Order: sequence, then C-alpha cells, then structure tokens
Amino acid sequence: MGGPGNPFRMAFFGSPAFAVPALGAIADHHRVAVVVAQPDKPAGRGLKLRAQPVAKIALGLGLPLLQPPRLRNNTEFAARLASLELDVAVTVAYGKILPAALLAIPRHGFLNVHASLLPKYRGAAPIQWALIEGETITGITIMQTEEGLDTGPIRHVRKTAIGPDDDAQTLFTRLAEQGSYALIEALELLHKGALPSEPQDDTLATSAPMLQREDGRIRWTHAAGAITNRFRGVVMWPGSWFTFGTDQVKVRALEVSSSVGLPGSVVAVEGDAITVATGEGSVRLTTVQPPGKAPMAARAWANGRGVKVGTSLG
RNA sequence: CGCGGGGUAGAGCAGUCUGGUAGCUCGUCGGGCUCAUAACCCGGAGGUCGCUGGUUCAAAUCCGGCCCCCGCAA
Repeated sequence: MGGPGNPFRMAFFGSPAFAVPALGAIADHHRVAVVVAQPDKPAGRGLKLRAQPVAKIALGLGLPLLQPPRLRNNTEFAARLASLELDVAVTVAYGKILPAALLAIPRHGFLNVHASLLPKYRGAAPIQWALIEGETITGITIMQTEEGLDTGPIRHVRKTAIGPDDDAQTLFTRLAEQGSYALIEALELLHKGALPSEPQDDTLATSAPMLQREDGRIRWTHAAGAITNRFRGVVMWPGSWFTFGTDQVKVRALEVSSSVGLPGSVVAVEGDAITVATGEGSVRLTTVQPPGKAPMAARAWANGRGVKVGTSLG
C-alpha cells in the first residue's frame, strides 16, 4: 500500500476507462470503502451487457462495488454511504449528477477530477473539445463537487501541453494518468490542511458537451487546420466523416496539404491518398471507411466508386 | 432474439432481382512514346465468385445450413 501515514477512508465514483488509473492510485494510497460505478449497460453489436471498466477493476481488486441505477431519492444508498464514515469521496467521470444530500456525507465532501483547465470546457467531453478548438495546453483540475456541472471551487491544477500529434486517444491516456497524480497530490494537501480553494470565474466558462454524431461531420469550407483539429478531437467517437451519395464515409487518417481548389472537390489522386480542397488549403485523406466495410486506402475507395479529380464530396 | 451492410484476380467495386462466354477503376509484368514523370498509348499474367448441401441441362446468380468482416445504435 505505501503512501502517506494516515490514509483517508474514501469512496470512489467513476465508470469509464478514464477513471481506472485514478482508482488504482487511490487503492494504493488510501482506503477505498466503496467503489460506485454506473450499472452495466447493453452495448455493442447484439446489445450484450457490457461491464463498466471501473466495475471490472474494482472486482479485480476485491473492493466493495455498488452500481445503483438512481442516486436521487435513493435513501438506501445514501444511508449506506453515510454508514461508511468517509473522510472524502472522489468522482472521476462518473457520469451522473450527485444530489446535494450525497455531497454532504463525506467529511471533506466530494472532489472531482476534471480533464480541462476549468472554468474552460465544463462538461462531459473536455478533452475532445480542447482538441477541436486547437488548444495547445490543457490539464487536470481537481475541484470541489457542487450540484452544478463542473462549477465548484478549484482546489488543485496540473497542466500538460497538447502536442501536434496528440489526439483524443493519446490525450485520454495521458490525462487519465495525470489525473491520478493530481488526485494523490490534492489528497496529500488536503490531509495537511493545505489544499487551496479558489472559486471559478464564471465569465470565462465554456462548455464541452458530450459529442454527437453530427460533431464528426467534415465541413469542407472550414480551414484545413480546423478540419484536422476536429479530426483529432473526434477520433475515438464519432470519428470524422463526410457524405458521398447516401453513404457516410469515415476518415480514419488524414494530413494537411497545400493544394487549393473548390472546397469539397477532389484535387489529386495519388499513391494511396486522395486530396480534397477545403476553405483554406486542403487535406490528404489516406484511410477511409465506408459504412459496413473495413477501413481501406482512400485511393482504393475512390477506385471502386468512380471518384476522381474534380469529384465533389459532401 | 435491437436495426443494417458485406465476403467476386494483389486492392476497391459491378454483375445476383430477370440462371447461360468473369466485367470496371487501379495495381502488377512486358513493350512503346517522352528531356522527364505517379502522365499517355499498346499488350500480358493473375479468379476453386467465403465454406458447404440442394434445385437445374446449366449456379457468382435460386433454396437451406455454417464461418468471417463491418456500420448504426448504446
């Protein structure tokens, strides 16, 4: 176990893969009285029941696991949480709003691990939106959980640079790790009574709502750089896509190019790639994926569909 | 029983409804043209049409079973 001499007695709320490193860190340094994750949900082809990553890890570590379908007006759950005599609880991408009645249970309340530099990018998809907006720096904010969405006082911050090769996948991995470090740091400070609390400046707040399928649509009139940034942000889901006929064609790999032309028109077909003009510059599509098919070289896709220089994509 | 698309030459597709010579865009090999080329011209090789059973004079195509890949949704 290791860690500080006087570990906290804690509850951990989290669900997806992003929360896994934080759970591991907490389990190493503190006493986890209970892990709370969202219920297993049907997902994937065939709608088979899929366990939440945090739930799997919790079971693997032999930690008590709860997956209540509802928190609001759930007196049984509240009573159980209260009976644990928690010092503090943490939430990491749990995915549900916590009622005030629960927030008041732990001695130090709830700390939330958020993957942006608050007050920017409040909401469910901070990593994706930071990439879409072309940010070059982001980070982890540990905040006091309130009833509002990511509005509580900032208690600890850890920054990280966004590199040109970063996408949602790499940033997710890095920030999940950074989040676990930041959380341990914050808990140490809390233990010493030295954890600051700074209210957020609401006038600087921006929102980062959960992505929708439409957020992946490529707007050819946008600049090539903006299209690329969005591609990096939506790569995990829903992915960048354009329309051709009635197909939504996903773009699996692209790079900025300098050719110019009418936005949306194919200006070059060479090697494995096709180059499409945008509002400013162009993008070279190297791998695409039509619906129902495996990913393929963009050139191969063009070959089979009669796409050539001059063809307009939607 | 959530909805749906697909498996035809090395790649991507058409052909299947209306059974009857294996087609298209590329790649590849050879030749030609060109100062030159990923451009152009000519020619060639390359396919047990996912597997399997059935119907038929005849199956990529019609019927049954099986295997595999993927999209939506969540």
